[in-house]
Amino acid sequence: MPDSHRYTAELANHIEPAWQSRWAELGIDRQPNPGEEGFDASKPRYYCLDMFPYPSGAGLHVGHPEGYTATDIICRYKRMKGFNVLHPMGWDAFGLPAEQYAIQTGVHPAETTRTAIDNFRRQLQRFGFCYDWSREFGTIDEDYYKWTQWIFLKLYDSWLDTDRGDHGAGRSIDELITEFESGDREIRFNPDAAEIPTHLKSQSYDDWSSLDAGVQRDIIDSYRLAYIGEQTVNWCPKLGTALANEEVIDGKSERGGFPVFRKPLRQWMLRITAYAERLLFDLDGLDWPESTLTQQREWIGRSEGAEIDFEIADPPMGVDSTLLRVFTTRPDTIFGATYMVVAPEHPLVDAVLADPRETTDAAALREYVEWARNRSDVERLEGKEKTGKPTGLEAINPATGQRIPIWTADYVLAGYGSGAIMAVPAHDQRDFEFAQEFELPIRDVVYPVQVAAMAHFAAHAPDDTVAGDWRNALADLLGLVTARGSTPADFDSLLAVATSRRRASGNAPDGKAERRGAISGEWLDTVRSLEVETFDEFAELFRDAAYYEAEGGAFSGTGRLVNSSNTQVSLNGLTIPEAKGATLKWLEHSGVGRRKINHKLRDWLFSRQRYWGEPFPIVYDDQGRHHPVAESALPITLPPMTDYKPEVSDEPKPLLAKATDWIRTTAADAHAVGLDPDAKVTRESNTMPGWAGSCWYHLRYTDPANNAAFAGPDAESYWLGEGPNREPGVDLYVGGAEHAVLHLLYARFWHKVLYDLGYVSSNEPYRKLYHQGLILSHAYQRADKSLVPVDEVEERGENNPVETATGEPVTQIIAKMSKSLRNVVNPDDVIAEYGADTFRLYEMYMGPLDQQKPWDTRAIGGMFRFLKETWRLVIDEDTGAPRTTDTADESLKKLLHRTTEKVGGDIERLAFNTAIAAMIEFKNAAQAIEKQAAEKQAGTAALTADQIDRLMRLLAPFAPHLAEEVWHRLGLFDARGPVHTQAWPTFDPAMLADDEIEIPVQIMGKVRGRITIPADADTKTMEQLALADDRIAELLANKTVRKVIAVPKRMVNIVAN
RNA sequence: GGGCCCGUGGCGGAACUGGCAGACGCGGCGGACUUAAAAUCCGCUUCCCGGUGACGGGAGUGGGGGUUCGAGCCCCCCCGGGCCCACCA
Repeated sequence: MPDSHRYTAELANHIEPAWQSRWAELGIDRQPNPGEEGFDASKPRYYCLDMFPYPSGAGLHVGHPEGYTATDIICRYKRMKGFNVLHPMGWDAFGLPAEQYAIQTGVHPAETTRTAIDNFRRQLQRFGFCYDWSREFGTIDEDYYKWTQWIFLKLYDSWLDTDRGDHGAGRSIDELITEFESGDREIRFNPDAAEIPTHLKSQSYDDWSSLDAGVQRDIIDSYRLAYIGEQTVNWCPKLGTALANEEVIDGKSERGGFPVFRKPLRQWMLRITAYAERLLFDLDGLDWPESTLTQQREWIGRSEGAEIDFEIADPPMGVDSTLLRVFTTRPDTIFGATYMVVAPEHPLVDAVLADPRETTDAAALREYVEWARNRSDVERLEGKEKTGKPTGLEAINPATGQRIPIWTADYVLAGYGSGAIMAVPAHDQRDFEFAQEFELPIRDVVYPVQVAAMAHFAAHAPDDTVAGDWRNALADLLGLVTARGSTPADFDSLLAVATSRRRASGNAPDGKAERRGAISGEWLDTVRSLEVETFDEFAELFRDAAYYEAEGGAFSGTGRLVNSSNTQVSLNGLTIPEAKGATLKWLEHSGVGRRKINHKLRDWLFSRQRYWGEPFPIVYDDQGRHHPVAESALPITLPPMTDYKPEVSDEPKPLLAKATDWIRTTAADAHAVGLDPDAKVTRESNTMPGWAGSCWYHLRYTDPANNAAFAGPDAESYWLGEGPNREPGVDLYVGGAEHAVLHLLYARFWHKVLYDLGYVSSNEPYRKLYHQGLILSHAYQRADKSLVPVDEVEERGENNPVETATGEPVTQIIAKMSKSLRNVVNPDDVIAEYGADTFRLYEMYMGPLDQQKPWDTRAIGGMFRFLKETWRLVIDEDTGAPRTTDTADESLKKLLHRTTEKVGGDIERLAFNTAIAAMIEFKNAAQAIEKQAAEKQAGTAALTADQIDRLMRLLAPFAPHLAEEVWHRLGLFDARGPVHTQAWPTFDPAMLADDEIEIPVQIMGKVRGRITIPADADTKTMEQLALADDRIAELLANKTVRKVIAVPKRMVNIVAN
């Protein structure tokens, strides 16, 4: 114990670890499960989850404790409010960085990861976070990844039955086979399987038992949620692995920023696209940040349209089909399709290269296709100029009957739709640019009617009025009407508004405005010729017209169809929505096309060619067919290896393939299902991606030691299910916004599959989500925008930072913390200097939790002072004894009730900064009272023992150690136990309001005086009091009071002139 | 190019539903203590004008307009910044 009883860093660093061990001894953070000793079923549940960290060798960053302190405060508060609180922590420990570190150092990643975990745990525990450490686990623990593998087997053994529920439901593969056998289900390949060629999907088979076993197997595999697909993936040679779409940012790997190339590969895929609609529509019920919901919606990228089959005029040999299938959201423009484009990866391109037409420049085509296929994504993103080559093939436009050329171009993506489009250059900007580049024909089929209307107006307008004036007038009008929030019922009233407005402002010397009003009859005729009925429609037309005039190019606005008729259908004169309907009807009737919903979301590439991940519970027989491993044989552990270096190569070589003894085994040894025990098998040598472990950790926390299941049903349903006083899903999930699509989408997918299969009791894993903002740092920038490390800058005078070496002035900016800028803050250093309580308080006080904010080393002192002064208020610094008074100050009494209400309310809405501000205000008020008292009698305390008791309970979630120490010194720890197990203080609503309040009196909206009124004064009383005020009466002396607005408890406003 | 979010003192921010703009903290200035500095304590601190002064007047939440008795908050246009997506037919 330090000699003095002052609150110093030394004292904080003494009491904090001491209380941490005491709490651990008492087990106050242990939350029992239902059925366990000490579980109280009468309490409501609160499951509060932090995104678990990836334990890097660098240790904790200041960003980690931000979210963790926030959840710690909420959990302590909820616990004091009488909840059963589940607040766990663990480690997301498989992944690339550990492996790359292993490559550099030669130390096994398990070893470095365990060291990093120990360091992370020590750092987190030093903050005093109230995690239930008895539930801790890492994704690398064998008894954890055993269940990750188990879930993979469930995905492997499941399919999505699209007939169940609104958007399908997962079921077991056995049930599918039963339905095929019994004839209850049409026997065919999965029509939604992206990896199955179109011609196979259109077939159907009569009798299951008579089918060849290989065909049966292929059909079944096409339904599995985990399947092997050969498709174009993101190949990163530097990392030696393929990556998921979500892991590629701007054409570079998310980890490391290395270039990524597209490459066809045979890999494990998860059929997340089957759940696209569920993942989209279920977002509606979630309490998530709007930006994250939007990102997920956009990533899923639903679009409604049609698929249309174009006949290939003279198909090359060896094509699967003589039809070229396209997806379009604009089937109404089919008469405008003047050419077609297929992706360079499209099978038709290979077919034509093998069997070129007379018109094909095969050499040029081959060269282009190879160039396009091997182009890295970065290169692709750089130049968006259109490139392409004709295939020499032609297709027949089913609407016009015309032969149109088929091109290949890389602006058409292989992975979306069918990798082929009908190009309508008149109404799609990309097609327009391509058509211009290669001089392809453009055929207008949608006529923008407003262009005609404007031309009409220009023709009929008075000589000195041009269409531009008309447009300006309308622009004003749009603003006016929209601002009013009302929409004129018809255009006569619209016009009336316009006319009166023009007249009212018609003081222009040349009388021009007057004339504008006078042409209103013309407007009306023009507007009527547009045949629109609502104001919104009108506004849209106007904006489209303005765009069309300004931009040129393809017209994608509102209009009516022209040039669109054949012997079977005529779209002429129809609006776009009408034309879409008519086209679809005709397409479906003639069998050339049908309605189709497409998603941007692709299936999830699940194989990584790396070492440090979960092995797949899969083996291959000598035919190369995959077989699952028995559940009883899990976990499949990683073989020991010493060399983790990937070969930098264009061909993927899984690292585990080097472990030949492990790879080559027998069915019996591997516990493969359904194979002869002596059969030679090869283990899957890929590993799962880092995301696998984080997809279900929220489930494992509910029952982490369970050996019989990933979680026991009672524990799982209590913590995640719906109940009398609980809603389904994790009650609060806090973590970084960088996971908006990746982890959060994957975890939702797994959770939904497990829900469908009856293993979990909530449809969604995380009901409420919150993102903490990034903690940034200050940095300096030279005039040329280059950055200067902070230690190479000095302040010369006020707000005048200069670069030490050159003396050149630099500007202070806000940037991410980085080693190169030498502005990284190490949490251990801050704790040594101020203690954990100050650190916690500072990070919570910086600003709103979800906002990014710069770290300001100087400002930490403010929070340290707050704690120090609070301490001094209640503890005698000479003796260390509590300082109390017997008589409570009236105003402080009230303020404490108000503070109690404010702090509780602010915690509920995660506004910790204002909660702390309220406590500082209370401290300031108490200090002022103490000073007053000291003038009469030295050494007088401000607070009663009861008030300190309450104050410490308020402070406990924020500064748990200081609160406990004061609590202890008051003798309350011995009498009632730790402050953290006490009830949250209550407040008396009667104490919140004053009897009398001071309110402002305004004249014409400006504050001119103040009056004191009874708090419950009605508007009449307030008005009388206001008018009776001397100063107000004086100011109103020569004025007539027109109106008085009095708002109870707020203000009085007098309208007078 | 598209979407989402945000612009408030020297700085971080507060103002929860349209009702006293700038709570609280940092920094700064002045003072006390000290040989001195640090630490600590006290006072002031949006800007401009007037007054020795308690005070009075004016402007003010990126800019312009609108709605309202009243706008940081609602509506329209513009400017600036951030994040995400990006040839998805």
